[in-house]
Amino acid sequence: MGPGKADLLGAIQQKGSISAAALSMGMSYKRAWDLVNTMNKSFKQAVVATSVGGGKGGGAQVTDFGSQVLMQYRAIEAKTTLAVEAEVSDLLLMLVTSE
Amino acid sequence: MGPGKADLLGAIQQKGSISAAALSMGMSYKRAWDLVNTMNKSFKQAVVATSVGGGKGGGAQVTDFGSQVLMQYRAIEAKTTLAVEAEVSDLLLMLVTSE
DNA sequence: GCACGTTATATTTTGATAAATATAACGTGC
DNA sequence: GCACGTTATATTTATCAAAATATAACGTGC
Repeated sequence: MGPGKADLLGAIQQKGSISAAALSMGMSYKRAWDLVNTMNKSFKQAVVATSVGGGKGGGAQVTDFGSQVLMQYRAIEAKTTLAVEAEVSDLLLMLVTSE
Repeated sequence: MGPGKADLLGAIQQKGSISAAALSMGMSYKRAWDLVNTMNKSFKQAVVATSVGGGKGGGAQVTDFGSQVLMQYRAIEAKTTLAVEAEVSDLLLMLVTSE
């Protein structure tokens, strides 16, 4: 689980489909689907529920469990950023400025 | 900068040469040298100083600046681990147990 | 039953990264 | 001046990840 998968989950929440989420992120549908598939297999419960066919062709929703995963990830992200803000900026100052 | 480069810096501190450090980490000399080269170019000052030839054939030392970089990295690592210990373990519990 | 938009899957192509191999250059000690 | 162990660099090969392309399957609405 990294920023990419987390952002994808967020986009699926917004868009209601894997393909629309992928498009909005400039990512191929295949790649997005692979990431979703990996997550669904990696976690104990599915993080995204999909449906095929129907009036709108189908769609995808982030499950309640998936929302919990995403919130937990965001919480970790926020807490780490906050915890080492000063140290990271010190380290960045040691890098050449063009990066 | 990630765990790989940090560990390599530590190994160079211990061994006094890139080749010995690489060997001890099961890494090719070329790969280790490339990583060192990348770091030396990425940071404002060299993190590893090398010498060619001589009685022992040459060697490599982590500079004072490199030691500071490594310490800063380790400090960030330790602080983040500590800060989100509980949250991360909650997230890991959501993964399938085989991973 | 046909069209539509989506999920699902397979196959091929490309690109980037790592590994493997080879060789040059260096400087001290003998 | 030759041997040694190391740094430094180039070249080829292999491996893996990503992208691109194609196609099947699905279910509702018309």
